[in-house]
Amino acid sequence: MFSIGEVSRRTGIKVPTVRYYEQMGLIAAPERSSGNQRRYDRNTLRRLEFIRHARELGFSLDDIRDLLRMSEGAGTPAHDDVHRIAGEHLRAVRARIERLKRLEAELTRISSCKAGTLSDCAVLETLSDHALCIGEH
Amino acid sequence: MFSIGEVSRRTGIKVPTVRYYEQMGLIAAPERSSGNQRRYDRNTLRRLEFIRHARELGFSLDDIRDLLRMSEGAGTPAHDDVHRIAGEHLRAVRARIERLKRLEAELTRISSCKAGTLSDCAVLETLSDHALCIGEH
DNA sequence: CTTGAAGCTCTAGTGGCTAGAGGAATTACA
DNA sequence: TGTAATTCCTCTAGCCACTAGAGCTTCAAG
Ligand SMILES: [Zn+2]
Ligand SMILES: [Zn+2]
Ligand SMILES: [Zn+2]
Ligand SMILES: [Zn+2]
Repeated sequence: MFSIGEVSRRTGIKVPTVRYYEQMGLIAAPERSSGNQRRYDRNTLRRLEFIRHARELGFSLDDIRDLLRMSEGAGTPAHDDVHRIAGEHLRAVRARIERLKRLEAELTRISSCKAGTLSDCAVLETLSDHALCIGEH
Repeated sequence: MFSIGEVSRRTGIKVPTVRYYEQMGLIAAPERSSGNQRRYDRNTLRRLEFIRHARELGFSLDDIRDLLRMSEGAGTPAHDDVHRIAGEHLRAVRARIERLKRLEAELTRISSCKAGTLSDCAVLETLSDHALCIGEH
């Protein structure tokens, strides 16, 4: 059995975040010591590692809750659902990349301003007027 | 003089957001009608257009506050400061793109799972174990 | 047995809004 | 001028995924 600090060290998830995940229903309320401190088993440790990795890959806590439920083999059409969640997330990630690339192009362009004074600065001029932009965002 | 709804229509910023910007000190508290309703002048309209465009380009409200102060020609070394803010933001955008690209590579890889069952699903296996990943994130 | 680290609960703050309640003002039209 | 529809007001609370801090209790090492 592991204390919450031990769990935190092993998973890399901060102590308050572990408690937050419990509150959010991602992990069950663990057993307690005689003095009311949380004591975790190895299963919960694995579950938290899953959560951490899924978070690193950008999944929302809602998605992770669903993925965990499926990985426990709850429903029958679960494999499709897993891929639906992953696919939607991938599409969202790609959309964010596209948006950020447009921002990057615009910011790169305006940052190349060679003016010495504020009144001719391309940054401020462009911020004042989207018509000076090369594309949408 | 424009009502807050008129301002909202002209700038594309929602009414509660305009009030929020006032609360956050991005625009001054405007004049009021005899019945206590906000009445805006053209300067504020331009200011809000600046804010909107800067938000679309991903600047934080804190950055925008600084940029607005500089565009009014407050301090002397302002042009450098403008470029420092824009440059830092550009670097942050690039870092986010890099991170998202790594996520995308990983998500693309795991989504190509051809298994028919949950127990062999590459999505769940990879989420359980970062060692199955091709890179960092 | 003492001490310091680690744990507990609870509240509040982060950013950038958005939604809703409950009421007052304005505007359009008959 | 009456009235109904629309817009406006303030205030509070919610979103996501944490994070920080106060004030207290328990645990582990020496
Ligand atoms: Zn410049
Ligand atoms: Zn633009
Ligand atoms: Zn699969
Ligand atoms: Zn990984």
